[in-house]
Amino acid sequence: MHIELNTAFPARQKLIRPLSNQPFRGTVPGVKHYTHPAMSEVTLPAIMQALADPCRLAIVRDLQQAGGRALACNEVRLEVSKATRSHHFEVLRSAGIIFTEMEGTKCMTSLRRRELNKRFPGLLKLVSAGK
Amino acid sequence: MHIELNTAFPARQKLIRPLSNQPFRGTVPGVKHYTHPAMSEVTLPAIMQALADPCRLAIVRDLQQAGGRALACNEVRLEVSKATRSHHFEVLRSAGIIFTEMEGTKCMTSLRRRELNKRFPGLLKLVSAGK
DNA sequence: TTCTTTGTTCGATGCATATCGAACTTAACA
DNA sequence: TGTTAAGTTCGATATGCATCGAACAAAGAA
Repeated sequence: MHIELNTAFPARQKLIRPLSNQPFRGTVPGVKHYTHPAMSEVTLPAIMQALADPCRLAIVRDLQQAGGRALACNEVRLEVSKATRSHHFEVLRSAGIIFTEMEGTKCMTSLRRRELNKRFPGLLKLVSAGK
Repeated sequence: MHIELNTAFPARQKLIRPLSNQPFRGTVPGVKHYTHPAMSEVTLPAIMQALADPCRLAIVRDLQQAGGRALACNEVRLEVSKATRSHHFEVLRSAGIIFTEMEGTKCMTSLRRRELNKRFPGLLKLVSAGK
């Protein structure tokens, strides 16, 4: 018996796709404006994958507890290095879960709560309730 | 400045942990009884990770559409090899999402719907609705 | 102006995991 | 008694990704 392989089936997508090819080094706060996907482009598998990590789940929960107030990356209690922390925020951002904006040297991030509730009703509730 | 590294923080867990060390080769249908985690041990990150794959999401959706009826692995429309298919079912099983039982040479699987709805309310709805 | 704070990016490392073909086993069927 | 159907396991391969230290950049404070 012969099995036809994956053609029509949706392929796994890379979690983080580079948004620009500019050979940047270091931050450009105040200059760099973060890129956020349109919520219509956000897929459930990408959301799931972004939330499959305990660190990132913790970030989202902290943001939920902040109740709409934007937090600096720093304010989130996370016991990993700066680089790793930055990575996790980037993942959440490119998955469409958080919104980030520079303010001075800080980057303030908040949940895209309203949009998420519209596109994936029950998702945020699941996150906050899930033990 | 010095950063304290990950001690108290919940570590990433391996997705599939071997359930036995027996050097088996091949299936033992009718003899092998699949091992399923207690729902109380199931964690949200593990669930999320299991559902982060398009194949597995498709499996869960097919099971949802079957409306409680158990399906043979074969009956799920999946364009991957037997081995890969088996792998994905194992991931879903060890994540606590599906229940599998041998019947002759077939393994019949169903969603652990009631338990899931109790422990993670809204999860299955999210899966079926999410585009 | 110099130092500190904040966060990104790079390159490296090591582990996780998606995928396959092949070998295998049992149950059911011819 | 073969033969087929169904599904698992192994070993290999390639890729994904979490993690870190170091180098970097800009804004703000000293």
